[in-house]
Amino acid sequence: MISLTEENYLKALIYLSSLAPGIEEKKDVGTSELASYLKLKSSTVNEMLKRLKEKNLINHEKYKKITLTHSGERNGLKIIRKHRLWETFLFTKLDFDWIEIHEVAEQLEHIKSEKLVEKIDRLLGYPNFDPHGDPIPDKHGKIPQRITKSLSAVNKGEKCIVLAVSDTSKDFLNYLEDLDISIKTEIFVIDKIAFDQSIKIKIRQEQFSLSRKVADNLLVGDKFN
Amino acid sequence: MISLTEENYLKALIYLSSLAPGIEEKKDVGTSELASYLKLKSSTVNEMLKRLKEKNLINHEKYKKITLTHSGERNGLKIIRKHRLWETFLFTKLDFDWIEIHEVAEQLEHIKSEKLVEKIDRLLGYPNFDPHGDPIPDKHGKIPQRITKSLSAVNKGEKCIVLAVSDTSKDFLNYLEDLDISIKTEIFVIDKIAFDQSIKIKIRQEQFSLSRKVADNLLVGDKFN
DNA sequence: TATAATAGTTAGTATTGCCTAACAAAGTAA
DNA sequence: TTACTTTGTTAGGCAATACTAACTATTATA
Repeated sequence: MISLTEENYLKALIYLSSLAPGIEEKKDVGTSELASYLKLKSSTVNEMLKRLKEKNLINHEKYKKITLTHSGERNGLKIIRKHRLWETFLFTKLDFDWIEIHEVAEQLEHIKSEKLVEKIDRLLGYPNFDPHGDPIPDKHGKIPQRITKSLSAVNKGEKCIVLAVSDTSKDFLNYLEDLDISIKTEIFVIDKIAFDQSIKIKIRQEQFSLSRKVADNLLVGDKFN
Repeated sequence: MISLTEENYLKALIYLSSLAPGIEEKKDVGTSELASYLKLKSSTVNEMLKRLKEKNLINHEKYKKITLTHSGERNGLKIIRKHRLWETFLFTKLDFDWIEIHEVAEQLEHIKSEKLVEKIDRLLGYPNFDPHGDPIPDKHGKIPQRITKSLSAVNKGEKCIVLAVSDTSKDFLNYLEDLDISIKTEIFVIDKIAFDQSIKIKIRQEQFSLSRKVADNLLVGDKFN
């Protein structure tokens, strides 16, 4: 059994080694780095590292860097999955604010029940991204690719489907609602105006134009999932 | 701050002093009784009692019985409220089985977020009873009276409102759904048939009859809270 | 390369929450 | 009322998780 505290260490290790902003490929993590991220003393972390190694969740040799074992990675991703699913639940089902969801999800992520996670996942319609746009690992630990193609990058005469937004502000989301644009909406690009980089589109037989800023913040793909 | 363990002690004290089956009025609780209920040793409980007294959650004099202070009672009821709301959520929103809900709610009840509790309460439509029929304390700690009057007890020519059911089987609930009877449904009793003790009723201008068994399991009142 | 700065480790301490063993108080029954 | 039983308390330990202080290894820099 992995304790709540241990779970947080694993989560932190995954974050620092591969999820933190600006990380391209996996990097090894040191004791102090982990300690400062968790706001703990190195000595405390050091002791925990022994326990995690004991449990086969990490690889660690004296004075060397820390890496996760396969089991450690799998278990850490489970917590991240739960965290992001709960955030999505709080945001979409309970109308929590964007800012409040993290703290509560931080608690909910430790609830132990496979069934609960799957039920929540289903209730939410198996989302690929949480309200922050972070990818939600599936039950096998597979992480969906972050969507990077924005509507601005779609060529004239092509169609695409809205997959996510990069701006999650209420203002933007409300504006999209007014336009009746949401996840899965199909957009056809009629024209791209060079002058102000605005874009002329067709949605469900209706035509209108979007500013460059709006187009930038709409993340799209060829098909849904 | 009350720890998870302390919360469980408070919950146990409320249970043993007033909620356990067969308790008419509040009764004081002893160390061993509490220990055996929590499956702990008396010495362990004894130590915890000191901490709870320190925190002003219980009254306890050496070798005497334990009683909850106002604060202890309020805090304990909060946990019970959360537990029962989560059970209701799991059962009605996530389709968990009657048997599975307790264990998961046992974990969820310790999540600290006033807002979360209120949101869940609202999502559920402010229920008065959980799927087991146990009353859910409101946010001020007020416990709804268990409803004891069944439709069978309503006189000919009187009307009443459905407040709860005493049978929570899928079969029964599905049957009620077919009849379009649910919480808050107004029922007018047209006639009571002595022969088979069935009952003739009117709901929203429609007339039909219910068997004695069904009427027994419909708990009613004059008005909805 | 010598030394200073940074990173990592060890030892000793505290708190929470649990245990066993030994003992003291209260309740019960001969 | 004495003796037995049940109940409650104290003392001493242990594991998990955190701390400070002191020490050692590694890395970076003058």
